Amino acid sequence: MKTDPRPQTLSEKVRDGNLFSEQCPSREVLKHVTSRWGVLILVALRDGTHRFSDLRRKMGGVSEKMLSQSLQWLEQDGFVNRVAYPVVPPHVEYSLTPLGEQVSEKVAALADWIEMNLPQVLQQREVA
Amino acid sequence: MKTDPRPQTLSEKVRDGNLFSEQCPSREVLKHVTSRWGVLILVALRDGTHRFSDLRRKMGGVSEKMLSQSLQWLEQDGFVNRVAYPVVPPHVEYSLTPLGEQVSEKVAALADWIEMNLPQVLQQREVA
DNA sequence: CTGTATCCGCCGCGATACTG
DNA sequence: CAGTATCGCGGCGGATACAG
Repeated sequence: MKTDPRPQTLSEKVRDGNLFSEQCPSREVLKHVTSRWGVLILVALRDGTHRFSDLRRKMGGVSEKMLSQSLQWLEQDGFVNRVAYPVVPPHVEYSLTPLGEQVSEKVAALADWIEMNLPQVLQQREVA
Repeated sequence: MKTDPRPQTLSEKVRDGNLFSEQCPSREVLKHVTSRWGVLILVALRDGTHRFSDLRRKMGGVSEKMLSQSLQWLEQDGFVNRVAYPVVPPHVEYSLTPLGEQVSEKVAALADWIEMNLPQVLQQREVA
């Protein structure tokens, strides 16, 4: 008989997230990453550092408030790096962290697929 | 000199979507696919056909209304197949279409990444 | 069992004004 | 330029009731 069935510590049990569990914090991360503007931010930052107003101009229809809030979410999750230069007028640069580059890769793959396959989807809608 | 520079028809220009364009319909598709329950539906259906109540039980915290609505969005976009058997009690089965399997692959890749890397993210939050 | 219909509270989000 | 603070509305989404 086996003696050490590896009691599986608590830290091992909760090591990974489970999106199907209602209280799992991974739900919140998903929310930030897949949020309306979060997706576009992560994709936009893939080709390098951007300033606040650059992002705002690039992304159609985002308000200052929501852009700021979305950036803060992604920053707190460790996906986005914020660097403020203490000059006048203010100058702030946003970029992807190593962790952020990983998620953005997945997000961009999804975004690209949608852009590429939009015709098929629109065609499906007409049929339906 | 070349004679036929391929005038590039309108249909070619707008063939693909552009998520950074405010009015582009790809925004709506993205919204459906990355919606709170849309993500979980697409991931859940990857391991085969599910009934309505199966999905509801599997996904923590979704109301009937929102599950039904999310399924209809994905159905109209051609990602999900709905088959109703005219029996009592009613029996309805949901599954992925070929198109749906493609998006779900991208979505699942993102979802998996988040679940796998949740510890790093939570650690980043503490530092911040 | 698998939905639809209706009501309604809450807050996400935009608009505006103001600050460093 | 890069935000924060505040207000107010619309609509998302939950709860409930009801239908096939």
